[in-house]
Amino acid sequence: MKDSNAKSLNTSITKAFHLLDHFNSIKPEWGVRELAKETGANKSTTYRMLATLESLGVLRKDQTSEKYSLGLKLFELGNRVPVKHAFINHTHPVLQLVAAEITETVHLGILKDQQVFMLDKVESPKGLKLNSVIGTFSPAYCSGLGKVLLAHLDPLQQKKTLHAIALKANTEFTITKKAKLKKQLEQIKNQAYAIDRQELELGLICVAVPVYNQDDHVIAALSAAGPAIRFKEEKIEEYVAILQKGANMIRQKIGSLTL
Amino acid sequence: MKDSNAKSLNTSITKAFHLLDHFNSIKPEWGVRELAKETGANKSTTYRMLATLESLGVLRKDQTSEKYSLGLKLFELGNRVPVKHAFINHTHPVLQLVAAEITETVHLGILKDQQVFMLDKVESPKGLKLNSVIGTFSPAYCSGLGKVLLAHLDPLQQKKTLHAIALKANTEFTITKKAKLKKQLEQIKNQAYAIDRQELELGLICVAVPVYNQDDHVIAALSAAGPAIRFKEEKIEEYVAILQKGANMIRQKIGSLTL
DNA sequence: AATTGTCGTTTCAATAATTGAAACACTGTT
DNA sequence: AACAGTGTTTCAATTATTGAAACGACAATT
Repeated sequence: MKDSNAKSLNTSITKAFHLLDHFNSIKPEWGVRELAKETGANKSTTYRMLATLESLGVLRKDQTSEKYSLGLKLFELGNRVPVKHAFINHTHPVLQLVAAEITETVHLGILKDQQVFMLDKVESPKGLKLNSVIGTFSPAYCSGLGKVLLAHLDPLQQKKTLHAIALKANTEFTITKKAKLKKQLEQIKNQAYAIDRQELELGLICVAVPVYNQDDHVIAALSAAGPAIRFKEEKIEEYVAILQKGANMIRQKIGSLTL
Repeated sequence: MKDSNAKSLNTSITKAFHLLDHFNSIKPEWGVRELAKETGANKSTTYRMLATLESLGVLRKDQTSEKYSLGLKLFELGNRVPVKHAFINHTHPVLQLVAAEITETVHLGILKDQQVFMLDKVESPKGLKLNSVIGTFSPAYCSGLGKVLLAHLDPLQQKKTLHAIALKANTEFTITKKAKLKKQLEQIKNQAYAIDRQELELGLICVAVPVYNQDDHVIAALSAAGPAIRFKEEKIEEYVAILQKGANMIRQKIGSLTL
């Protein structure tokens, strides 16, 4: 049973984090009036909340422009989140090894609210970079990471998830039929890896494998992604092997951790 | 009788972040009653705030233990803090190079509220690790990073800072006389590097250099730290050269950025 | 020089949310 | 069966939040 019966949540705290959500890479700086306009909140309220958050170091205010941006307190708290110490700090060296061996960008992600949450990334040593950002969400049905994670959900949750998501076509290659997706997820579970051939972005190919813990639960997924031009079909088998080696190293390091 | 000088700050938001501050590496998990007891707040209030923060993903609640810990929302927001994209993402590869060359643990820090704030760290490939944690504060007067940063403050701010801090002896080598510290800071500014010989922790030695931006302002400091046993006196000159090379690489990458 | 348009900030009475002691429900222990 | 420890909910008293409007400060325009 979900909390359909709304508990008595603190409105100020909810509003404050709603404000913080608007500070992103697209618009990292906000003034009082523009943020109030964007959120639909009253400008007095917005002003006082921003002032409060600034006094806590959660926001910082530029001296000259008088605009706010996210502050060091959030960096501090973000680094204290257990997943950082318990997981990412251990997996990052593995990602580096895999990235060095495949010479493509490597990602580590988990499934969260029916989307892929990007936990870590090591960029390709080569020129072409991807615009993925750690700590962001992306759709699950059209990425290698997402399809691997969906494929290894237990049947009930997978059914729920597939029912809940909408398959929007990002490119001409995106899977938009649920029957087709479900069939492919079965195949992915059997072959133990997923391929995304330009389903999310044209020209972007990605291979992903599941990451198991020592209780044999899939707790994350590991992928290598690169431009279609140099991501040759005949190399995929080799990439999968390297990724699986990496996933095994992670498994050894993390024990029976769950996320 | 509140702070008559202070602006009217939102109490709920302030309380919420005060709660979050108690989730640290020493005690990452809290139940309702114990946290209420620790903070002195009412347990009903604490319960409702924790429930609110959980609903936002700021906290997560363990299913079995019913205890709260910091959640993915903070990881997400922490990764959006501008210093991450504008600075750390560029400096991290440099830290890796320096760490590989010196084969000791490398730190990047800034001065914040008269303390050193740890922005990034790359661990030594060797066995002995340090217990420093990214996103935490440490005293400035007894570390290499701190002394370099203090040394390059403009005279007025340096005077203010020296006046404000208390020189507590962490070891027998800690500088506890302000006159002596001030004299050493002058020397550090002249020689362009600082050495911490077991001033913060017995057996720990560290060398630090300033990081300039292209406007020739010191915006951070870079250090290498390791156990006294292998941190030979005759190698320090070599370490300083490697660190300065790293600092210069950072300077080239970041332009006229200020923090 | 006056005007208009921004911006952040403050005021103050009306309103709505927070508060906390006590009671409740639940679990495991004595 | 009684106890001690959780988390959770209740409800009237209290307090903080709210937002339209006014304010002051600055910049560009008339």
